[in-house]
Amino acid sequence: MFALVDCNNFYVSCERVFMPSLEGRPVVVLSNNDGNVVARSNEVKALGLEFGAPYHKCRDFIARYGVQVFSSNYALYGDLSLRVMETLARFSPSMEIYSIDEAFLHLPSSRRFDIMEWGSRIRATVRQWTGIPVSIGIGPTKTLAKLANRLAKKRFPDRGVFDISGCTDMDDLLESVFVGDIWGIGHSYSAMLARHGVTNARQFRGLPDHWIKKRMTVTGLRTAWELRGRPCLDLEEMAPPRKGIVSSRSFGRPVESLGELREALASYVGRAAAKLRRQGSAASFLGVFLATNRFKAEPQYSNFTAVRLPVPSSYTPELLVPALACLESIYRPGFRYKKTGIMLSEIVAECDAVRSLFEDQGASGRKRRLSETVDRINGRLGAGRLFYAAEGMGKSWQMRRSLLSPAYTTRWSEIPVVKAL
DNA sequence: TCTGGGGTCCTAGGACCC
DNA sequence: TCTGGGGTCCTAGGACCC
Repeated sequence: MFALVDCNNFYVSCERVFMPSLEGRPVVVLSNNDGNVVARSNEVKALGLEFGAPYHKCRDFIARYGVQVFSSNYALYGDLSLRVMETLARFSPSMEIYSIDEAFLHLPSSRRFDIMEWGSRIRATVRQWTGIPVSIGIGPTKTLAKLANRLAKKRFPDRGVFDISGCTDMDDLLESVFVGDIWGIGHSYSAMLARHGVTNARQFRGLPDHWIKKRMTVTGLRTAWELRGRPCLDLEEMAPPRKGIVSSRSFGRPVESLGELREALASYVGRAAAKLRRQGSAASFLGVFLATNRFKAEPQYSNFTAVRLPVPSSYTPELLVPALACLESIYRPGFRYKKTGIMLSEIVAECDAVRSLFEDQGASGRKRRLSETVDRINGRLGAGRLFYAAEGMGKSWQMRRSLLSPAYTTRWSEIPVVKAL
């Protein structure tokens, strides 16, 4: 049996933890650069505002309904996510952290305990310890647990727990579920299925295997089997190391000069290299891209170039030099750039990385110690405390975050103060 | 003034090998 | 009228997820 625990409107709930006056009021959180609406409270969903709506296109709507708006505050969301996951870990020996706001828990199939009661206890504990409301779906496969979670949110919002394995009228239940709401069936497949008259989960589940495999590959077939109660997806307790790492950001304003692009790229390289080191890997291949704003009616240019590194590396300066060379080779003056970024690939475990025959043993030890020291200091004092001079001091190109809430839990100066009256 | 930032997996088809 | 039978590797593109 699997349980999927999903935080309700996670980013909105995080904002509400330290601002209870937002409870019951319409709230949205924007993507990086205050671009699009990426989280909506139930009140906003009820008003009909779409996920992904560009902020500058829904300002009227927001003003009309008095919606509270926040920039993304990943310091806060990341920390609260950690607290939720630590709490969940107490309820099951095996757990998979699936995303910032979701986790699968494994529960033994021996039904010596009351599943619903177990779910309710998890829900109450997470709420009390972290302030975050969650919903819980339970089922014999991950896909069914996902579905149960949806139903818990939509149909039993007060109880917040739904066990699909206890359902006696599965056919009726699945018939009431839109096929595109099944985990693993996105826009294209649900449109394709609709063309063949398949619009609900019951119809999809009944399709012949060969028909599904031919049109939706083995991934689609696995989804159907999981829906029928045959587990095809295991709990992945250990997150496998990333096979590719991308770091990029849109600029807060158009950037034209190579100097500013170099600074921005240098800071993304620093972040990507730190991610690489955190998972104990080194990259063999490095790519850089550069692009203007495709939404604007002005001269457009975008390009990408990549190089193979002489030896796999996670040492920031060894990535910085080729990255900046790549940037210079694709940079064309006279454009208003919106975004640049770095992609690291062909990632290997550091211990497996092929070394250079001519490597200076002393130097490589110093590089490693320097990286460890920088990472440790930034881990304690906050990301970006120590950085390479190539990143520049001004960073006037940084993304807009005009509606940012405080880092309530991760910055001393912003920790809320409780005053006795 | 103004539209995010990450990831994964699968398949078809071409190039090439014996 | 007729044109073998296996393989591997790589890439581009398409699908999905949060």
